[in-house]
Amino acid sequence: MYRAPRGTADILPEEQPYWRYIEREMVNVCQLYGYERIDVPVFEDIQLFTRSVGEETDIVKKEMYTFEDRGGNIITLRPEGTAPVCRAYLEHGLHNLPQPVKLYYIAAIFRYERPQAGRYRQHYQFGCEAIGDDDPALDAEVIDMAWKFFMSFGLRGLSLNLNSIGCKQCRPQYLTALKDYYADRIQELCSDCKMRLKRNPLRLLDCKKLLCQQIANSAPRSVDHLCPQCNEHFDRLKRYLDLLALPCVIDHCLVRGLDYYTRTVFEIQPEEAGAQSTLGGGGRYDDLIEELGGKPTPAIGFATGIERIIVNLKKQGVAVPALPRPQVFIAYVGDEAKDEATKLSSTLRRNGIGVIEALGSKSLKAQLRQANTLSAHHAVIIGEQEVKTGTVILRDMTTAQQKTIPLNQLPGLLR
RNA sequence: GUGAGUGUCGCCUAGUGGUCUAAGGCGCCAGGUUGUGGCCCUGGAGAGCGAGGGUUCAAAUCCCUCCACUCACCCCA
Repeated sequence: MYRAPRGTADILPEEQPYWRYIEREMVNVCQLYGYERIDVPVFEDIQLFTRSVGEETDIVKKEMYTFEDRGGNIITLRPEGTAPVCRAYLEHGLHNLPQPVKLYYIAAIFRYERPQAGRYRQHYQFGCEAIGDDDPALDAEVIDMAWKFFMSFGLRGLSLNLNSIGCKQCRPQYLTALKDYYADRIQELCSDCKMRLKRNPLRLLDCKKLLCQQIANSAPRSVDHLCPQCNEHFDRLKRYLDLLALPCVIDHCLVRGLDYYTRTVFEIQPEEAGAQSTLGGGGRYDDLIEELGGKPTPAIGFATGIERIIVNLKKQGVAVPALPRPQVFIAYVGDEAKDEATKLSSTLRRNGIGVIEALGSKSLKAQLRQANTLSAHHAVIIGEQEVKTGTVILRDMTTAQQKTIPLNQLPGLLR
């Protein structure tokens, strides 16, 4: 028997209300902030990701689904959404539009990892990107919008963490300070952190091991090493966030896993931080567009994992609205009645009334049982009597009241 | 990639070497008289116990290998 590939999942009808609810809230919020939808391909040239995400990141080193197609092109299933959107921005000359260009997407993301709670090989992310402006008010707006999402879903008890990791001017000095600090403590570090010190020193700061965390807490802070421009940017951002009264907490150990981030980084986490706790995160990537071959273009974005939102909605017991279904069930007795039922179903649907017609030649009892299971509001029953008289029995399934009515009155009564 | 746990009908679960050619609940299907649901009653379909190999007179029950799932690490949404 075939099974869905490891780390993938079927989203069955009973799960769909969560997905449609989240999608709807997202679209609403995006419209409030002036974001427009973009859909980008599921796969891209591998280099788009190796260039942008960073050769040393786990995503590029071990998590990409990459293959050679029949034309000899090296293709990668997108492991994140920002780079493809930036590619589209450049490819279609969107810099000719009023800046910033605000785009959002809801897209499947692919990462070859060992699955666990809240982590899949194919998962779905909502993401938004505001490309073409470096005003810290835009940072504040993106963070505000991210926060609004989770509030609109009805999630509570979330924390909003913020940091600034500087730009390519001031980051090198900071990294030097960081490495100097850690060099003295190298023997106290876990084996992973020893590697990080060489490969990706920023990541030293968010090691989960208790001892490493203690060391990280007293490490030099990126915000103390910002250049004047970055410092002013961060100060102004904090002021805007105050104005918006967002419950923001500065986390000096917050860094993000992708290389392209500059200046502002932020994350949103649920109260009870489980293992895969991050609900969403984002930040500025002021160098990325240039890195991909465009003119220097500042930008900021945010992404969130839809599966993780659903996990939290369930954990918090948030009720989501049911999806609409046909409320009318049509039952029949006899072949002539079945002909009538078939015609009637079509007529009702043409009038915008959702209908489920019985099939086969089941007993009326069985048909009504099905109507009940489907929780139809009304059953329409057609038998030999009704065919002869051009009528129909309309039965209210909640009150069990029923009456015979002329066929042509039915659409009006059901509407 | 590493570590731990789990694996019996669609779902949940009983069964820990021999009346297990596997039991129950939910769900599903059908009946309970003649054209009518939900409650109740009755019956039915549905697994050979993740897969393969061993041990044994005998295995769902013990051992081995593999696979899958779950959780955790790495990392991230």
